[in-house]
Amino acid sequence: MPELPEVEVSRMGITPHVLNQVVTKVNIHNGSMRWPVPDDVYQLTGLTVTGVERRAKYLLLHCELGSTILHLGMSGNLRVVSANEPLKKHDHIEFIFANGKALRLNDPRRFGCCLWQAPGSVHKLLAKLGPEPLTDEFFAKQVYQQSRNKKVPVKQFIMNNAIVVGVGNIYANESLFKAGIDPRREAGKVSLKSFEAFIPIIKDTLAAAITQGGTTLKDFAQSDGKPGYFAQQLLVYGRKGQPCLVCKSELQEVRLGQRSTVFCGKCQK
DNA sequence: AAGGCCTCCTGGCGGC
DNA sequence: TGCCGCCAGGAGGCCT
Repeated sequence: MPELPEVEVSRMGITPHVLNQVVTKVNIHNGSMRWPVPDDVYQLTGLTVTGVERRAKYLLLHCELGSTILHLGMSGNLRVVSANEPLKKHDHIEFIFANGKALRLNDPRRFGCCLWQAPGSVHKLLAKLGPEPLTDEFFAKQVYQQSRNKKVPVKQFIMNNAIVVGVGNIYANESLFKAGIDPRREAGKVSLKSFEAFIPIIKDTLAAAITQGGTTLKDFAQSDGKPGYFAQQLLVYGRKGQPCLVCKSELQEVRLGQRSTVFCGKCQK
């Protein structure tokens, strides 16, 4: 799925269509998502969406009586279409608005979720998240301190949502390559100097991906259906066996935490 | 406590 | 064409 840039692109795409709009109907066509979709979500009916927020890879639709939390999982996608347009396969949840538009969550694998958060509370799943990567709350010195004595490979460390949110498999691979850090290296053995190079690279990589509308992989599309363009500039992800774009040596692949990890054994130490 | 592994689910692709 | 195994953007939860 969508990594953070794709979620942010989705947020920007849907906001003008749903912000300050009245929800006239909530349809749960298949509530069997990662967790059962709670009936609380029907409370949105008749209310106005007062804000559309992203926290990590979660999207929150705020209204007076609470917030609807959406997560796109691995294969989720949000589209805004005319409410009379026929449903597509895997359109599981939809919010119909007074302006005649429908916001539809399509998710073939159903690893995504739709949850409810009462006003003034923070949902359990959002309570223990680390800092947003594109803010000043995410900085090298703190990450360095948190990493001391950690034996976990640095790639898994940086993908841990308690350290920083929103760094998924693609951008972890890409950022480690650009920073010249071997993904297998123990997090506790990465120097402060390396983190001082690495963290800004993560920020730049995510920011660039947002600017370009996210990474198009398989079925990802922006909420208007147009593809993102970042995939055209992936340096290592999906390039196992191909030459490193810097030194020409063959890119290697290993599995870390069950996730495909591609890197250059020569450029990344 | 930290780290490793499994799980949810559908679909696309490569190999035979 | 068809069938089979493998792989996929996430991440909570359970086990050791």
